[in-house]
Amino acid sequence: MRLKRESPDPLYAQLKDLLRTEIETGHYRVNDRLPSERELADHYQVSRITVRQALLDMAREGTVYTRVGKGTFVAEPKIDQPLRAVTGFSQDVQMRGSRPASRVLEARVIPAAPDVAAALRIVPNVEVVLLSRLRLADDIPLAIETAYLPFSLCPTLLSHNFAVESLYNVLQNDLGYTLWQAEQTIEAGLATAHEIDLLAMTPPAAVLKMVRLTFIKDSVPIEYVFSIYRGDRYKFHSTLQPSVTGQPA
Amino acid sequence: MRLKRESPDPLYAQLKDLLRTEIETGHYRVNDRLPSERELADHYQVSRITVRQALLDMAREGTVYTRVGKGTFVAEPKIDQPLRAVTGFSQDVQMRGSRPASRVLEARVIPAAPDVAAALRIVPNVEVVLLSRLRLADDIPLAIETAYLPFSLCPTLLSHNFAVESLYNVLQNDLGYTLWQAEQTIEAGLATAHEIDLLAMTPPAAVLKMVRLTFIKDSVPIEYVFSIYRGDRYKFHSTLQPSVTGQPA
DNA sequence: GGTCCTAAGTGGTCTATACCAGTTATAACA
DNA sequence: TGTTATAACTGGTATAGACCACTTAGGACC
Repeated sequence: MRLKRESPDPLYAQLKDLLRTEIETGHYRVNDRLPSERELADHYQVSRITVRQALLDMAREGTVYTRVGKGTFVAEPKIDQPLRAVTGFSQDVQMRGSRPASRVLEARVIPAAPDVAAALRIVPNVEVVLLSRLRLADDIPLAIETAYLPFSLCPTLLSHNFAVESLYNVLQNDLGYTLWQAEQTIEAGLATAHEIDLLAMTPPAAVLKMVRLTFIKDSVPIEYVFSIYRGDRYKFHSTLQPSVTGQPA
Repeated sequence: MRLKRESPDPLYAQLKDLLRTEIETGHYRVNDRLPSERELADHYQVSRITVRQALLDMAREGTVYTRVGKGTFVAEPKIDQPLRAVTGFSQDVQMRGSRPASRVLEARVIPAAPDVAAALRIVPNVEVVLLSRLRLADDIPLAIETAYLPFSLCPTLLSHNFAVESLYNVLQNDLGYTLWQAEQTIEAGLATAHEIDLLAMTPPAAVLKMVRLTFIKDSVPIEYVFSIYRGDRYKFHSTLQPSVTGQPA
């Protein structure tokens, strides 16, 4: 297995993919020690800095952990993507071993309300795409998601069937956008009667309310989404790092 | 202003502190462009890699953002520490511009229940320190925090007054522990009658429930804490990165 | 067999340098 | 004056090498 020097992907990224695949396919198991940086550099004919960059990224992602004088080890798998990476609902649910499904509640072009316009940095009443879905895991309602996207950035969006397609996939693969970053808040609240009905809950019921603003390159907002998750069936996981990166808190 | 070569702190960490201070004291404002990497390397008499490491860390922390061909810019301040860094309650509240306070509900040594023992990786019924506090912001109850810590790791802990002292400060500064990492889950739930009473809420009421396991070096768990936050007064903020670090998602 | 010391190995930090793709300013030309 | 090409600048990637502190294995000595 070699790294492709002519590939547009940086060598360190290729090495990450390689090592990640080896871990995922069971060649290394949790707490197994990986070859040393110098061994990997030798084996893949790259410099040690290139190996370090790959391993540092993987350590930051939680895939491996490093110990001075001992080596680099495979970390326990962690399911914390909802709080660290721009991922969609389907990916989250699959990662938890469930089968995702969706039902479109509403999909149309509307004039942007002032709060939506402000978030998306457009003029009020400019057209936005409204996409509202009920999200299910193993056929059980889990979340309601209401997304607003600037019509000018994705005029063909509603030609897709979002009962079966992933919004993020379409934005990235069909429309060629690169999702760059997102801002997100999470809070708790009581479910409205409408939400209780849709999510098949018993009142009174608590829900996690999430608001996310997703950006493409150059900090252009492309999606403003409100999500309501059942409090009894959904929780967020995260790994916290030291307060000062590179040094323990 | 120079970097101290004899300091035990790495040069890149010192440079981060320096630049962060300059940003915080208003020398640079949001969206101001920082000097180029080559200029900073010249000015501080370090190699460019050292500058890059400082800036990369700061970009990852959200303090700055970089644009190929244009430079490095000061980012909008973000309050997302609760989800990315091991920080305590007081720090969070202060960061939001409020005055934190605490009231100790319970502080004693007890035998560890099985779930607590399992989390802290100790034998059931071994002694743990129980520290339960009502947390307030601007004199308004905001959260209930119940922490369990292995007695063997901090036998003198309860000699401190946690109505005024920060647990994390004591662990780090008095007992010399380095908080390394934490695992955390967040979910929504309905408040119990006891919680409603303590937090002065009106039933029915939704709360954010957080469970955190904090580690010191070598993945040794030192704190297992259950927190209940008022849903109407507390929300978590986070910045999400691309799914694949170093490349947009 | 136990203890201590040294050498070899580990990750972490740093210098010096080079090349690439993207951006911007400047110079040349119509 | 407007357009185009080029040079200088930007961050991103990579090589080669060196030194540091920590860890571990092996050898010498008791």
